[in-house]
Amino acid sequence: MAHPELARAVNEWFAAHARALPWRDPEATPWAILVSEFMLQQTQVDRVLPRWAAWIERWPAPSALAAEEPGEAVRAWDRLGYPRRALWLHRAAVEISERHDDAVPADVEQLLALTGIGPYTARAVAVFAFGDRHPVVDTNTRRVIARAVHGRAAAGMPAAGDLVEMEALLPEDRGGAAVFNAGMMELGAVVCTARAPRCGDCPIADWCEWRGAGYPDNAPAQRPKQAKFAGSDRQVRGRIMALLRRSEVAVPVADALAAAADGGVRDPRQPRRAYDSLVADGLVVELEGTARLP
DNA sequence: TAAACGTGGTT
DNA sequence: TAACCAAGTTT
Repeated sequence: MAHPELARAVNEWFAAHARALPWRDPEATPWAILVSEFMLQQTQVDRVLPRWAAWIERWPAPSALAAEEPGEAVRAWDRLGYPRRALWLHRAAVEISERHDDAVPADVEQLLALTGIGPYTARAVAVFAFGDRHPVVDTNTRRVIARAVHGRAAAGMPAAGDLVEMEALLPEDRGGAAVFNAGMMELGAVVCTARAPRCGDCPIADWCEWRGAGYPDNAPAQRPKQAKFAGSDRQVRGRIMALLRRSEVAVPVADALAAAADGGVRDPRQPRRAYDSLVADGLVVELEGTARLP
């Protein structure tokens, strides 16, 4: 391990300062942890908390969710965004109940085989739900490593090497490794933030290369800028989904297209394009001139 | 491999 | 206020 002092400092800080998030409760089941990881993909903790609690209350096991229509998952997803995740989580629940006897698998390869689970989520579940020793790398971890280890203001594009780097920093023991994974994420989320890092509260400030170098403005070539949301197909899709979530019955397709245009569009073909893409994604089902959740 | 994918909080 | 950013995955 490259920096034993660094790992010890992160773990001590985490033990003292970690937020008491419900999915970190020792009583949290692997399924509850898996659900939290799905919801937290690209979505902030504060917005997830109430949806997660309601979800676990209603569907305490994968089989409970699998027994419902996928549309119920989309409805319960509410406005968390990226509603395909709700569909994928439902599909994963079906797969777990059918292939794994309703028990979330602990093996990374088996987790990766589930719908909607990629390199981050598979390892997060294996580590946080089962205590196994793997590197867990998310956007927070990548930023902390970029700054503290490489002296860069920001992380570059995600790369396979990120896992190797984190592995090299991981404590040998499973427990210490799990805490370190969580601690690095927490550090990036609440202290080593993207915009205004709170270095005065940072447990590894003394080892931070970026701080040591005087905070150079040396961020690597950045990811392409996020497209403007206003006027986007994403926004138009969102309008259709909002209508269908609140409708207990199927709505005329014409109404869905009208809702898509409500508020203005940049391109007159947008409502149709957005609607068709939702059907293609399986988020909308059309039957006899009406549209509804799947 | 790059583009597509929601929604809301923060600066 | 507009731009940035967020516990990523899929095709």
